[in-house]
Amino acid sequence: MLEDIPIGTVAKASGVKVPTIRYYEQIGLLPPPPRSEGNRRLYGSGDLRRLSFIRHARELGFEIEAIRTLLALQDRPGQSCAEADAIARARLLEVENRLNSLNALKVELERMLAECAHGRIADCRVIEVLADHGECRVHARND
Amino acid sequence: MLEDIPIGTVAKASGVKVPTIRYYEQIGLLPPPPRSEGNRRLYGSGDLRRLSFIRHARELGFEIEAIRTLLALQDRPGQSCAEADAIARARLLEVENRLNSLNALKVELERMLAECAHGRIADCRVIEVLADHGECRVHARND
DNA sequence: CATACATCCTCTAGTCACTAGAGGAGCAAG
DNA sequence: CTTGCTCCTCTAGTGACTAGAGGATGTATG
Repeated sequence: MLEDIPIGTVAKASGVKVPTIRYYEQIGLLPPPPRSEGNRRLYGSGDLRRLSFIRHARELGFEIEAIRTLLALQDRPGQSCAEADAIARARLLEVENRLNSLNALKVELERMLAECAHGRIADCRVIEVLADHGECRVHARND
Repeated sequence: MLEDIPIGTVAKASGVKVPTIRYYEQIGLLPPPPRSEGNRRLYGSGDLRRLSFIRHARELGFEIEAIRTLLALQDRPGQSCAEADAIARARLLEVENRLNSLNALKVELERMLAECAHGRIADCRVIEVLADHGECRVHARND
């Protein structure tokens, strides 16, 4: 169990930038860590995992508030089953919606690339594919 | 060929909100349209196409600057498609990464729900599912 | 031990891509 | 002709950072 990791190291290891870590502390997403004699933040491996999780969740498009509820699942292990169930169920719905959207987007991008294989713009239907697409299945709102 | 479409209609048809259309004009993503006697913006079907394109591109995760280059490529036809292709290819990679992570999260949430259904307080591994994923540093920064 | 230099601290302000609201003008229907 | 909708411009606010100023601390080398 690593302890007393300075903010720069934890930033490099987690992929979250130093000012962003301080920002997360400010908005209460990351608990304020203990400080050294000289007032520097000292993190542990738990913080590192939490930060990695936050980064992935952000990259997946979850808003901070959604991440907060996800972390609440982890932070309050003794909470009632019903409560955890409700949170997990809501997040699962969101995850499934995003999966649907992303799958549609993937198909779209693959089609774009397939039709754009090394031609001139005149032969490239990238723009048409995206513009002409009046009633697409990508309309799934995801927020 | 529809012409003289008011902003609200074009907003509904393209799926881009009215203030966002004005914002796109302000940042030069959409050319300023002609105005009516009473100073209202009058759009044509070309603008509608352009707006639909922008919306789809935004949904695909393209940043405004990437969309600007895509539109610039379209406005100067006969040039190489390589730049647009590269942008689309990068987005496809990102979408595939997100799909993998989201699937992992979905499996974990489903596992928790299944345990809850059996009256057990699930020990939450949500963080581990997304945190212990250290070898994906590849897509940490790609803009 | 001194000094250079990286890393850290707090604080304020800026960025991106919108979004909301104030305050007012235009237009179509009853 | 008035009600009510859409539109106009403008300013300010939002979320989630990101950059920079100005200063303290920690560490590696002469």
